[in-house]
Amino acid sequence: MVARDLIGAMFLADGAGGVVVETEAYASDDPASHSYRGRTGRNATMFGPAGHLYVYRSYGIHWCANVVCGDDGVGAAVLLRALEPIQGIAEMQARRGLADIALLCSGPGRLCQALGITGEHDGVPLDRPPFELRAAEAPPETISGPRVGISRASERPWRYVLRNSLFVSRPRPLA
DNA sequence: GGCATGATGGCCT
DNA sequence: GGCCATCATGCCA
Repeated sequence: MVARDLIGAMFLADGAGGVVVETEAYASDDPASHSYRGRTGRNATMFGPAGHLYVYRSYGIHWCANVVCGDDGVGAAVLLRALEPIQGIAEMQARRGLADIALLCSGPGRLCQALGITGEHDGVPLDRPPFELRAAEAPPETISGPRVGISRASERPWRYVLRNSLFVSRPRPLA
């Protein structure tokens, strides 16, 4: 599953970013997925080719970034929930107005703010500038568990985190 | 055309 | 721990 493969990958936006430590999968037949009720204006990107970025606004305030992983017309994506800051940390701290590294990218909205990702990045490919996505060199130790932050079908164990990472969005996400 | 809701985060008590 | 900001989307009338 792509959600697990993304754990440990290096994700950079314009030179700022780090290692993916938390993801959550959303399938097309998933009641919690934006693609569940079919293709609409907002989620059109989810139905596009894999390897692109799907960005949407949450609660009118925050941005959330997904990696499209289904093929054309499928409507599947993986939400990037947290990164471990590695590169461009000063830039991310400035954008977040926050010094604490552990909180820089520990959540979907925070991650987008730190990397400067907004709705204008919706639909852009991740394999060329300003973005860079590099798979993990060695399979990291991951844990899966129930998803969080949603009101439907949250019991599907499609949330993945890097074991013992201090940079995930919840203190004790999983055992 | 109008209303309810959300894959969140920050600041309050 | 609880409440609130703030708006695009989606569904209903």
